[in-house]
Amino acid sequence: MAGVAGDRRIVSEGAGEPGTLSEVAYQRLRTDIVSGVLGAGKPLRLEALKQRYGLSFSPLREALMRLQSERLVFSTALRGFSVAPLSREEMKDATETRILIESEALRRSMRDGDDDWEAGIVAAFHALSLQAERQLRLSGEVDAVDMHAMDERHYQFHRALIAHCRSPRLLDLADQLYVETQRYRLPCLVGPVAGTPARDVAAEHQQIMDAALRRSEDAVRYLAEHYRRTADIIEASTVWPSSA
Amino acid sequence: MAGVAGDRRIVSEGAGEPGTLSEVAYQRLRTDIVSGVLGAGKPLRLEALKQRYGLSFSPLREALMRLQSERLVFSTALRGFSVAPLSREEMKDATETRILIESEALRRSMRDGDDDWEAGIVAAFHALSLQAERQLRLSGEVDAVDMHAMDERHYQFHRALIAHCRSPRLLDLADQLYVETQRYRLPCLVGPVAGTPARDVAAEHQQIMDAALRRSEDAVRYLAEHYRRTADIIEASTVWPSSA
DNA sequence: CAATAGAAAATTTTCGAAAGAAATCGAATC
DNA sequence: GATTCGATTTCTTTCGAAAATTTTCTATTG
Repeated sequence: MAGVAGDRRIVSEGAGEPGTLSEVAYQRLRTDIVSGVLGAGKPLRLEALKQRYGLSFSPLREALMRLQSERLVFSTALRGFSVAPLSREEMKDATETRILIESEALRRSMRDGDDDWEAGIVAAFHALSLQAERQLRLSGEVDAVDMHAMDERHYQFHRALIAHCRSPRLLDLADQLYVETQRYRLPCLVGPVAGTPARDVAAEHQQIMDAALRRSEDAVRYLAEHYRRTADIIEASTVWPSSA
Repeated sequence: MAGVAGDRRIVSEGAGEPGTLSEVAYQRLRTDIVSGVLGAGKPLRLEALKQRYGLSFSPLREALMRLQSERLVFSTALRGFSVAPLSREEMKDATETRILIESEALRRSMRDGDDDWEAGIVAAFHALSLQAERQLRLSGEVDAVDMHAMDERHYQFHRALIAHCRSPRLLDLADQLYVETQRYRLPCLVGPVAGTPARDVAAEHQQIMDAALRRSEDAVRYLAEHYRRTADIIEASTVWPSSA
């Protein structure tokens, strides 16, 4: 019943979170940056954004400020904002930092994880498998919606692994690094890249899960390998700007 | 020559960085939160801040948004901002996360560090020692200026240790966690706390430095101990809100 | 022809007022 | 006496215009 035409509320009430236009701006900008709609390195002119999202300066600037803290947006003093550029170095740094954070979070989860933690992993793995299978059957015909669903399941699985680490900071950092690396991952999700060794991602996930459930340090190793493998494939199959 | 009366420029030009009022708001708010001038948990009323800093809503909100990403400020949708509360749990989480980040950064620095890296550490250690000695001579008479100088030297030393890690993310995170933990540290810097074992901080620093220079994994251990010891002292000597 | 200064345009940044939402208070009701 | 509803007040949030700054363009000079 919310969001009727002529609704002049700041945001629709039925929706889960938003609450403010600043939040809306943040969400939409982030989505558009991560998905590549707003190209890496491109300047973000306030007037253009105002047009594009139908918002005014204040909420946009607030959102950009936040995105700057999260390394998705770059800005210089009186020269405005731009989409943070992509580069090999940044991707490697993001990947290795993610491995550092998630390894620790996984270790702690394995140390203290209870039945609910285990159940969460199994459930997330199952949902991910179903989605992956569906995708495989429709191979070639993966639209943006499927891709997004897949990515969400993927996120949920990795999140479930570290969910019991009891550190709000590690979880936040993992989320942030997930988003950052997604920028590099998404362009590669369009399909298997020619010239790269066939990869059984499902098997990798299974391996990580099994090791995690038997509380084996192997889980940490497998997880790191999993992320590094992805990073290697991306590095090989991306056309990088200039020589960076 | 900059900053004459009647100057209507956004900021004085001679100064190093500021550039915008948003930046000024960020710096001043951060200082006042870390130093405790703005008490933990207290609501941050926009009107009051406007008064206090002589700025208007926009730059203040932008700064608050940024500080929120850095966990110094808390906010709920349409209910405004407040200073992030202090708690045992948060301090422990910040400390352990800092150890995780700086351990990795120190390892990498030790692996790849060159002559300049070593020289930087020695220089920072020396400057820190001089300041510490001076402080010791004036014992009892440490004013806010001295305390700030000491803290800056301390920061520089720990920064020098990890300076060569080659990861912008690790360095940023270390900086952020340094600021976060400073909130807990500063109230304790007023003087040695009664009932705690006498502590030779200078010796601890020396130990870390020596181990780092001979590229020994001991450095990582000593560093972690150094931080945990500080955290323990703070935990013991702080009056924590309610039971949290 | 390159280089430079100065004016015009484009853009970011800031402000103060207006709009919107939550908290407060008080009267009427059960 | 406690409670709910509604009006009032307080506060946050948003807007659009004004101020400040950078960038672009052009004419001028060496």
